Amino acid sequence: MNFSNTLIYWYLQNNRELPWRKTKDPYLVWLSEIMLQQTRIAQGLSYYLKFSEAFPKVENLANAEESTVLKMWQGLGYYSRARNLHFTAKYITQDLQGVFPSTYKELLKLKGVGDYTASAIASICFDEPTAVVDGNVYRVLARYFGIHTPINSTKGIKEFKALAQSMIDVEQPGTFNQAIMDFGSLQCKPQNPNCEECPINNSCVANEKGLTKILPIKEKKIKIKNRFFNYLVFVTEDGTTELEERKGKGIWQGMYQFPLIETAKEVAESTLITMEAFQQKVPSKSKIQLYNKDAIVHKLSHQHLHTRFWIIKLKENTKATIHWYDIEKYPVPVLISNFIEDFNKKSHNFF
DNA sequence: TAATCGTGGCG
DNA sequence: TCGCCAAGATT
Repeated sequence: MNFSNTLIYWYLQNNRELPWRKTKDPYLVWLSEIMLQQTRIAQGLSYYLKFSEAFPKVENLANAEESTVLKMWQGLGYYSRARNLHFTAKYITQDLQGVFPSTYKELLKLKGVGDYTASAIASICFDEPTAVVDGNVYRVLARYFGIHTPINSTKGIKEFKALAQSMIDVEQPGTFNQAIMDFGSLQCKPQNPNCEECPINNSCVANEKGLTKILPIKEKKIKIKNRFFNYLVFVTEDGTTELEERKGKGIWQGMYQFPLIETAKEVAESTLITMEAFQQKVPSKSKIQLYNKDAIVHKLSHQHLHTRFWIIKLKENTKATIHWYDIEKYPVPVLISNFIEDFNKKSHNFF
């Protein structure tokens, strides 16, 4: 049996039962694919269930507020996915009369839909033989064929896409695509692949030559930037505080946070209070207290955020804009939501 | 084109 | 503890 048929046979016996596999509704398949970009199924599953229940049709999603969508997306990361998801839902509802594009070429035009996602939807929902190439596919193909081309190079991206396309089962492209991904995820895993019981181990180059540990090859290591965040957490006697929305480019667009002063390195209180940005944001005679002496290091894929929270007690009869009991309505990054949870337990120390 | 965009699990 | 990696896309 050849490569493709073997994978499909393996898949029929070993596939995972997942809610988005019970439908060919392109809206639900699209929703699942966007959520699972660079995201493990275990992490994305509960979000899919929540979204598909709240928004069973694309028009339901289109009619929601963007902040609502971001709030529901909170904790899943890569928040531009949520904004693009909402934008595209509105576009399909308003400009395409609610009819989902049905070809790879048309799907690719949607915001947030790239080569992988267009191929997945086209093959799964419309039986178009377009091969998906995700992290699993790179690994399976690199090992099976013994390919050393870096998977994140321009050459590698083209090479692996063409190879996957040449292997696809044109009669059941959706099944093939999901088969090779599940196979990569469960059998041909990054670490400790189960080569002993693999149905294609006798024709796998990496298995034959002992290359499973080095394939696939990925070049370039990312540089991590260190940043130093000082969040100003205002507290008042009437239980209000301040939040601001992150705008412009960079991390966490559209998410909310406490007023922020970023510094080049960790600063002492004496330095912080002399800064112009501080004096601009904080009324004079406010009491300031450092919440965490040791900076919380929040790690993103390209940045380490060394974060300290400063509790700013405003003087009597002053008011901030947001009540603490409303704060949970705002979409916030995990760093902020973790702080809020911790602060709620200890806040009595600061009043 | 290479850099950037989150969060969490694993060995 | 730390680097790797996960159903990638965008600019």
